[in-house]
Amino acid sequence: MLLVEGVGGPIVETEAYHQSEPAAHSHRGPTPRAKTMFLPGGRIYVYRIHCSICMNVVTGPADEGAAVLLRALLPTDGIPEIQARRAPQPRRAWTDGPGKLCQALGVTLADDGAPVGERIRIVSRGLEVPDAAVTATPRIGISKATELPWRFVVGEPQRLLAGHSP
DNA sequence: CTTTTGATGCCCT
DNA sequence: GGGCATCAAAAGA
Repeated sequence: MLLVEGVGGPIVETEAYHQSEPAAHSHRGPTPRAKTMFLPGGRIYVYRIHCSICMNVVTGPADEGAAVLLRALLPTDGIPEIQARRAPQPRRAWTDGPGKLCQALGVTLADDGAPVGERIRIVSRGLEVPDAAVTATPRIGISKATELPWRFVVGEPQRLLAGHSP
């Protein structure tokens, strides 16, 4: 699960990006915007798109230009903070998109390049997601390399939480 | 419920 | 000046 100052929950939707394919910001090399993607894995890459913010986790060795976009999670921790930041949207729309997720967790451009493990943490709380529960589909919102099935969605995530206590 | 459309900030050409 | 790894409100079914 993803936690920012204790606010967040289990990640249920991601997309992978890599320098070798044209949909990635790193495809054109370490530009000012995408330079964070070329750091060693374990850093956060944050960028602005339209009027929103999106966050990635950089993966692989330095200069690989690979990252995983965090698109959605289940809001389980820090509900009051999330509600305050996402009001007046309905609960199901609090963290079901990459921009919404960042707003709900209080992620800003100041977090670009930050290491995972400090303000932003990714931890296991004993909830294992079986491979069979994850579906791979084409990525959405892009116009290039749409044939790659690099979007990963946890199906029926509420079922996975049943019987699991925080 | 689904589809459409306008707002919006900034990197990149 | 174009083009988005988007969002939310409005309109249609």
